[in-house]
Amino acid sequence: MAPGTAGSLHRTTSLHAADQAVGGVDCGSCNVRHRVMCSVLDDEEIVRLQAIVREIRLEPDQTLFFEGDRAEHVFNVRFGVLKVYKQLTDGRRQITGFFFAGDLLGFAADGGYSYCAKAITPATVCRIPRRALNALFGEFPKLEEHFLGMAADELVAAQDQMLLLGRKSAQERVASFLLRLSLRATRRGRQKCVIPLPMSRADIADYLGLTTETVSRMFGRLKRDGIIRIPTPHQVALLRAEELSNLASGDLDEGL
Amino acid sequence: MAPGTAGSLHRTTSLHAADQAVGGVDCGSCNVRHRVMCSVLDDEEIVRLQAIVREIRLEPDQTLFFEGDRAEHVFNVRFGVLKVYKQLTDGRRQITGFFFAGDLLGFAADGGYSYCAKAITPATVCRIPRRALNALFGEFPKLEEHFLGMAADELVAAQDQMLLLGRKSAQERVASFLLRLSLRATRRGRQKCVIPLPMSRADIADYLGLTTETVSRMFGRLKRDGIIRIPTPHQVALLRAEELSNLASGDLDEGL
DNA sequence: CGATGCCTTGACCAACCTCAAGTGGCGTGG
DNA sequence: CCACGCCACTTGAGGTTGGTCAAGGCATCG
Repeated sequence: MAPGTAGSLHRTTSLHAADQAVGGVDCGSCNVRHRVMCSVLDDEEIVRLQAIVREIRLEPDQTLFFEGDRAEHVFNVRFGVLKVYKQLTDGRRQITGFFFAGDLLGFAADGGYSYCAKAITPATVCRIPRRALNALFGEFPKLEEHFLGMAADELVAAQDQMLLLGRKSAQERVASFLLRLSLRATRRGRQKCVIPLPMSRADIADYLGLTTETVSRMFGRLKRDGIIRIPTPHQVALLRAEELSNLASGDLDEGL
Repeated sequence: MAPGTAGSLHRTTSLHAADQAVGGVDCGSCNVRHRVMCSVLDDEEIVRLQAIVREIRLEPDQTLFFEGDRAEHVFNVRFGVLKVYKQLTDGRRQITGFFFAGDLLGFAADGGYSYCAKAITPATVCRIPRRALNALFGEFPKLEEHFLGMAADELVAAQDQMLLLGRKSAQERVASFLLRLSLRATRRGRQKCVIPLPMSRADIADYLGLTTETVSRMFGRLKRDGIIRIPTPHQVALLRAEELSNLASGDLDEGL
């Protein structure tokens, strides 16, 4: 039996950040203004969006919403990192994604959120009511189109992750993980090959379907072989990305 | 290292069913008319859809499209069963989904299909050009809304599968698989508890991240314990669904 | 009637998990 | 300033699940 990191199963707290809007926002000056769904709207249109958006601040480990909550909002990450996970009744946990600044979060079928979302670092997110958003879809079709595209992207990522979880070895999983993170970091403007690892080893393990010990061992092996450097537990430098790419066993088309 | 069933890596044939339209269709009399996206359109509207749709027939093992193909169409399954999979360069394979009558197939980001789709049984699918479909979205907003909903549903399913692949034991995977199939079968009108297994053991293994031997052993164990009956290798009767549900370790909310 | 392909079963093995101990950074308090 | 505790991470020893390899049943097909 593959175990997840045990944890509290149900809501351990009534902290329910999704209901604690701090206040309105100024979308025009938003730091992720041009990297998110808002990018398809011009300055006049965005004030319409701004009217329905509220800002939420999260402390590390604070929950944004729980599995099963009525899905009344979607969220756009402005600062910080969140994790999204599902768990089994005995506490085994699977993180299905990490969400960084600019990412959209909270897509759900009508049955409510099918997963739990929690902050890893201090974070700020925009809260957008689904009802109001649906109304905006009618006015700005390109907004809905963009949503569809983002859903498709998430599906592609999910399929990659299924391949990783179903068929890759521990070393391949860790290598793939580091490469993906690096890719995201560079896409987001970072040129250096030192990539931040805001999440804990336990989170990485729960994302890769491994244990913290195995993750740590694989990191150790990569370090020993001179492929990465680990200045601090939350930073990794890719010394030989090519080598890492070989270890990752990329899938057929994308030359990860 | 977790192995996939080895297979031909790249296109072994130029058979490219997506380009071989058989002919037009009569959406009004379609067998899945009221179970698919078309269900949101009335009789007048559906002729607009009908105009852009072509029908494609597939033999077992025939490929509908390959990983990396330009994603110019989406497909609606009318008859039969398809599988969708990704693979690694060394042939390890992960099936990310089985598609039955009424299912929509071929959602993709703009970069082309991220997976390969192949028929398991003789199958018939509707081929819908994305460009023309996008144009229809403008006319029938509810159509696009429906698409968004289906994408969300697929995302939920993908997350369930990640939990299964990352954290469930072999027995739990097989039990969950049988329960899911049973759920789908009953949803689709079948009342009997004998569910058809159109796919091979190798396909099941590649879907569950296991080997054919392990799948076979788990089936054997469930049979030995009187939980299922296996009249033929491609049929399973759930004798004690309650018991099976216990073995499956459902996730927190959905009482699978 | 043999060949082929799929499924099943068994014996063995290794990758990864489990359990346990040890290290190091950081905050607190004396 | 140092002692202490805490927590995350690392490292090691040993066990279990599920993979590997191999053989055997059983149906279909020529």
